[in-house]
Amino acid sequence: MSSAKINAAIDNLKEAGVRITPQRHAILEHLIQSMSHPTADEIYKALEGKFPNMSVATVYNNLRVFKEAGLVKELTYGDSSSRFDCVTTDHYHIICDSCGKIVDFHYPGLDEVESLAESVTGFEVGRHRMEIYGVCPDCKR
Amino acid sequence: MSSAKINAAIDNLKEAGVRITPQRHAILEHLIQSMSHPTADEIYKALEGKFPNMSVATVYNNLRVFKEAGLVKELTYGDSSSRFDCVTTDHYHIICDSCGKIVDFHYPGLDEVESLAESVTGFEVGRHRMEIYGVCPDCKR
DNA sequence: TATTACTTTATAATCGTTATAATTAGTCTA
DNA sequence: TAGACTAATTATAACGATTATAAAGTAATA
Repeated sequence: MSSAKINAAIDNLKEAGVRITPQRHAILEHLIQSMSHPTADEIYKALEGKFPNMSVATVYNNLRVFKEAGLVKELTYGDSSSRFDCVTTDHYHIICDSCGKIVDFHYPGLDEVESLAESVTGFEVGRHRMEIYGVCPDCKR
Repeated sequence: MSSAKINAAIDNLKEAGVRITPQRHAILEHLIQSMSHPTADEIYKALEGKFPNMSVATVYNNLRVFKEAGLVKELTYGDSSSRFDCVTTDHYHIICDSCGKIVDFHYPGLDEVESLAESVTGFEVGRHRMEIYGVCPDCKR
């Protein structure tokens, strides 16, 4: 059940001293339950029914709050707007070039690449990102 | 000499039926010679002296032309504006969290990851991107 | 030379995101 | 519980990157 995830996320926020407002609850719930990776605007539109007066700024503000709490990751791909993804376990994404669908893809972290990069460039490496692109089964028809 | 690279790029464009205007030459030259990965605005500003009347639109238009010709790649990271990178050989990037510097980093392609992704997700995989983040030697002080 | 297609320019429009100020709601303490 | 303080939300405006449009210029072709 995803309600367990939601509760866990909320406890997480409470411990970080973040107030749980109805809007925050709804945004978080939407992020966890929609298995997609919505844009801020998509979240805004999805919650229009429940919160007719909610401002876009609220969505952005709270996505930032969640990001700072480590609950949400912002995905910046080529298209115009960022997408937001609930952090559960570490995973990568595979993205359909045709319809834009984003699917999670689990793979052991590329630690080896990180350590090589560190030694070659002299950087102190913190993290990496990787995405794979292709055509999804639906679009292949 | 990077002039050889420039000539090769120009031949490439000519073959594709793209006219070489002074502006296009300058933009290409700047992209090849500056070892950085400039934004459209940085290119625009860098060429202000030589082309006082050039429009930002020209920069964007031609970056798109170069992209379509396969000469240039657009890099979309978290920050507000895209960066553009001359395609030479395949390489990855390592990015400084502190100053934003982007350094090339060569590593054999992650073919294994691609093929695993393909079998797990059913996608037909075309390509992938990866970036590494950390703190560069200068910023470590 | 006349015609045509392509480029550049200047400018305005668009769109995602952020900043601001006012209002509202929540929390805390006396 | 009242009053004071803090944080969150709202509405709106501002911003900045990018794109669209229309006019003018430039090169290519017949």
